[in-house]
Amino acid sequence: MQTRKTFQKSLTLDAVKEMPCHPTADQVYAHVAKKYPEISRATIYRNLNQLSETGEIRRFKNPCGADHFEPLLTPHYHFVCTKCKEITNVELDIDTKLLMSVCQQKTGGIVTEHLLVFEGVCKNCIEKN
Amino acid sequence: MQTRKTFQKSLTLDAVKEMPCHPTADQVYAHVAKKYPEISRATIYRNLNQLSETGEIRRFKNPCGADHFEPLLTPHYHFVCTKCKEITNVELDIDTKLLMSVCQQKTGGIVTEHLLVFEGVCKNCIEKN
DNA sequence: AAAATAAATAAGATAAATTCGCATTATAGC
DNA sequence: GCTATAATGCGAATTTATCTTATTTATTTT
Repeated sequence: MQTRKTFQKSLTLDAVKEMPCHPTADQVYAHVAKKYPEISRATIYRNLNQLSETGEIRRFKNPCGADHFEPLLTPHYHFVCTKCKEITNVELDIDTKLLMSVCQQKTGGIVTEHLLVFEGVCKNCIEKN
Repeated sequence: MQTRKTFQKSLTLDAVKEMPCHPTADQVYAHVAKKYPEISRATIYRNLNQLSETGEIRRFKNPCGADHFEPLLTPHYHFVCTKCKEITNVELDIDTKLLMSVCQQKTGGIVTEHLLVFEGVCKNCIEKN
């Protein structure tokens, strides 16, 4: 199946690039709908799915809520605050390729992705108490 | 809030221990409901939440679908097949305490949990093609 | 052991996040 | 420009999980 360039898809991609921090699909929708209220939520979802499949954006599968999306950045991991749900990027120097290949050997499968997420309470939320 | 021992809670805990592989809340419900059809889905969900909070069972936040539950085993990680959704345990020797403390230093927060999941195609699904 | 208390339950409503079905529209190749 | 089919819009449907409320039950107090 070939993909086509559409106005709505560009709006979706631009929104992810413009938006400061890890928007959810619904936040992307709200952002785009401000200027183009006639856009459909399903279109945003479909485009976010497609764009992350083609590698134009990155999907963060959030264990603490809805999935988030981000533009392509240098490789990093995420820290999710369980209080305020804020997501922070964390750069870590880990040989995940090695881990993936160990997992592959042990299971006999093909490992294509991995997800490493940290959870806890963020600086802001600690200071509030 | 103190927790109380109830018949339904025991059924929930026993189900997780009996069931072979990483049941979801709904699968636990179905399992228990076979013998006790009058049990409520909400009760199963509540008990699974409580039991994993008190540490009697472990919750696996599945990035590829509903959360799964498992009895307490030796520490391990998970490999999820994106085709058949099957979950395989993988034992890996990683110093995650170190990673968590690095994350803590970089973010200034308190890291209490971490999640490491591998995704791909399992042995069975490869052989089917 | 009976009464007081607070946790837990059943049942269904509700919520959040996302996808589906389908008629219609728009894009890209010829 | 015509044609095939990808993409859209809209609302319904799904999935996963929690909330509400009256009622029941387990523990604590007397």
